[in-house]
Parts: sequence; C-alpha cells; structure tokens
Amino acid sequence: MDDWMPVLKKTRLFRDMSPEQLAVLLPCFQATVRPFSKGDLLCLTGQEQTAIGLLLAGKVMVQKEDGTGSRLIIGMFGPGDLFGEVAAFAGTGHWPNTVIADSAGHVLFIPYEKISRPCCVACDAHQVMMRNMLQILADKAMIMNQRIGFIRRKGMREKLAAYLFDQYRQAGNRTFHTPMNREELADYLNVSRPSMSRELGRMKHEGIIDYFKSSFSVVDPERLSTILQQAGH
Amino acid sequence: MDDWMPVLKKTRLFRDMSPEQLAVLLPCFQATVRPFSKGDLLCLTGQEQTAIGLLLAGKVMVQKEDGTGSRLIIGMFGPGDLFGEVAAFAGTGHWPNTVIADSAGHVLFIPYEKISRPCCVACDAHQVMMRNMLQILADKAMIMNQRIGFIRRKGMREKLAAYLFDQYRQAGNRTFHTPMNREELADYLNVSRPSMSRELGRMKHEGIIDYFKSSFSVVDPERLSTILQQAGH
DNA sequence: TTGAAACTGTTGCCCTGGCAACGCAAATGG
DNA sequence: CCATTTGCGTTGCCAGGGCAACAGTTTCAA
Repeated sequence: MDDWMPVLKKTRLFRDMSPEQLAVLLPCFQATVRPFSKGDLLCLTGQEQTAIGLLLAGKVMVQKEDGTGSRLIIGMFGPGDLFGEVAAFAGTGHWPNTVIADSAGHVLFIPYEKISRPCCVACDAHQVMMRNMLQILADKAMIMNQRIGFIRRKGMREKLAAYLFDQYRQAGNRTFHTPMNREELADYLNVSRPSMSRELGRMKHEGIIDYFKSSFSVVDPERLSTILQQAGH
Repeated sequence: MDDWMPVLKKTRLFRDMSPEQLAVLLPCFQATVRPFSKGDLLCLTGQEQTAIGLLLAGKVMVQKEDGTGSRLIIGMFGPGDLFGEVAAFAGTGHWPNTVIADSAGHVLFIPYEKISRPCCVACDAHQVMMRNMLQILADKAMIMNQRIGFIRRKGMREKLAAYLFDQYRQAGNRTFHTPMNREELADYLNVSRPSMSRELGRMKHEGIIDYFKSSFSVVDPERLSTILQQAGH
C-alpha cells in the first residue's frame, strides 16, 4: 500500500492533507488494491456496490449500456480519478455505470461504509476529505451537465463542433489529441460512426478543421464557434 | 424570516437538525428572501452567481438554452428544493442554467461564501448541513445521469417508453400525472412536439398507454418495458 | 513474412423525426 | 359574453443520419 503513497498524495480526494494525516486515515478505510488488465470489467451496471473506486494506475472507461447492445461512453478516467462515489453517496446500492479497463493498472476499492462515517481516529483529516468529496461531487455533476449539452444537440455538425470546441478550449491549443478512437468518439457523442466520419470529412474539406487519426486541429476557430451559436436552420 | 421556519425545517438541506440549531445557523447566512411572480427570471445562464437558491414557495423550471432559441428542460422544482448549488461548489462563478418561475412564490438566496466556509458559531450544525449537502449533490448527479439515459435514446418510442416507465415506477400507480404540458414534455425529452404527439397517438392506438391531457396511464406495462429492453431494430 | 484482426474512410438506401401549417377546443381576460 | 390566447392534435414534406456493406491501412501475433 505504501507504494501508492505518491499517487494518493496527488489525488483530489486527499488534497490539502498532510502525509501524516493521510497515513492515519488510510488504514481506517480497510481498502483493498486490485490489479487489472486490459478489458477487465471493474464493475457492471446494476451489480451490488459496497465500495467506491480510486484509480491508482492505468486507464478505465466508464460507459452506460442498454439492452440493445449500444453503449454511451461517459468518460475515460486516469490515475487519481474516483468512480462510483456518486451512486455511493446517493444511496443507491448498485453501480450506475459499467467500468471497463482500457489498459492494465491498479484500483483501490474503499468500502463506502468506512468512508462515509466519521472516522474513529483522525476526524480532522476526515473533515478535510469530506470537503474535498463535496467538490468532487459538484464537479461530476457539472461534467454531467456539460455532457447533456453535447448529446442534446440536434445536428451532427453541432455535436462535433461542441465537442471539438470544448477540447480546443481545454487544450489551449489549436492542435490536440483525443483519447478515443472513432468508434468510441461516436459512442461518446451518441451518433453512428459512419455519419460522424462523413461530417468530419465535410468539415475538413471546408477548411474548418483538420485531423489525422486521433490528432485533431482547429483550423478556423471562428467558424467553429459560429456553428454553435447560430445552430439551427 | 420566521414565517418560513416550517418550510425550512422540512428541507433536505436542514435535515437532522434541531430547531435550535437551525435558529443559530440561519442568521449566519445573511440570506435574503425574494418574492417572485409567474414568468420572472430568477437567474440566467452565464450571469454571475454569488448565491444558491432555496425555494420556499411556488414552482420554478430549470432549463438550458442554446443560441438557436431551442431549450432543454432540466426539471421542475418545488418548495424545499435547492438550485445553483452544483455550480457554486464546483467553483464556476456563473449560473449554468436558467431558472424561470412557473408560478408565484418566494426564494431564499443564500450567499455561497457564507454557506461554504465553516460557520463562526454553530459549527456542529454546519457539519450536519455539509453532510446533507453531500447527499443533495450526489442525488443531483444521479438525476443528471438518469437524464442522460432518456435523452440518449435513439427512437421517439424508446424515449417516451423510458420516460413513461420511469414515471409509472415512481408513482407506483398505472395512472399518473405529469407536471408538464406537451410542449414542455417535448423539450424535456429533447424532441419536437408534433413528432411526440404522433408517437403518443400510435402508442395509445396500439393499446400500450392511454392519456387525456396531462393524465397518463400505462395500459400494458409489459409491452412498455419490452420496448426499453430490446430497443433497436 | 504473412495472415488476421482492428481501425478508418466511403457510399447508397431508406426511414425517422423535424418543421411549418392548420384546425379545433379550452382557458383566460377584459 | 365575446375575443384572444394557449394547448393539443394532425398532416405532408423533406433532409439528416442510421445502417449495412465494402475497401484501404495499420497493428499485431504467430
């Protein structure tokens, strides 16, 4: 467990916490480290949930499925990220989404019971953690809110523009790089891959964007944002 | 302010709090009560946000707009509900959604600065409140998650089935009643009103559901859930 | 090296659902 | 009590995008 201290110290959940505080807090959780390899299912929609996951190393993909086999990708998480905490604190006893490993790695499962109740020994540290958790939850809700902003867009072009502009803003650079391949990006935007490819091609041809594989570049930010503002018609 | 004590006591934010605790906590907030009448804008997307809203009386509608004039209805809130707390705790300094009054009422605006920092006098009460806030935020995120589940559905029929089945389950009764009219329901599901009407008509004709105005009734729950499970094709 | 599998681009067909436009009934208000 | 507005249903038209199917490329393993 001590091996992971460098990672844990940088985690949002343990921000503003001294190494000493962390050292007394951690054993309290009785958390377990689980290694995983690519393709492993870390949790499955609907299954009973008793712990929340803290990703120590590797990448995972959070997705939502319906009976039909089609999926919606919620997001990709990396080291330090938390998953399952929303459902845990909302009190539904089961995982809301499926988490699947996108690479090998390690995840720390912290029993919800241990993390939710005021800790026995280090109550001040627990206090800080709860404050951090508050912000994490708020952020998650905001991300969901933005997500809705993407999915709800009517036209393919608008969805793409919304996504690309967001990435562009976030990267602070005209050229950026998506962690998803085409199929995944399509599932992220809730569209079909061929239709997305078609529109991407059009936008490239019109000189609005350029791309090669998973490297994208916004050629004409002006026009991109125009699409978003005067969407319809 | 004392007039509102009965409402405040029942609020989720102040749950598990004694009237005495509430009495010392409230003055700390320096909150202001604002009356409103139907159609008033309580806050507007993008505007600066310094407070969170606690609805004391009346109904409001939370919605998201884009440039094109089309809107997406996030939800309808009633007495005791909180709005704006997600953005506040996420630290974006502006309102993420627009809140518009659906009837006359009163709202309590609590400055975010006052509510986020540990209170000067009644720290134990503040503790309890933060715990409540944690749960409220988690619930909001869960609701967003469900919302995504609706919007993402591809077919009109599936969207309607998802919504109706959810309402049916929530009401625990085959007959229930929506707080929205057709136009609003369409904006809630992110579809056009005529298309929705068309599909509603079909489903009524097929004997799956029945409705009159805003009163709906699930005739054949079996078939309704079938639509959801074996969606595609 | 070579085969297989994964990833991406491309094209055509067809259906769903958006949109505009209209008719009707109920509600609202002066 | 009548006029205006609001809410709901209906219809026809048309384009956007889902789907299937195929082709070219890269990756990977045997």
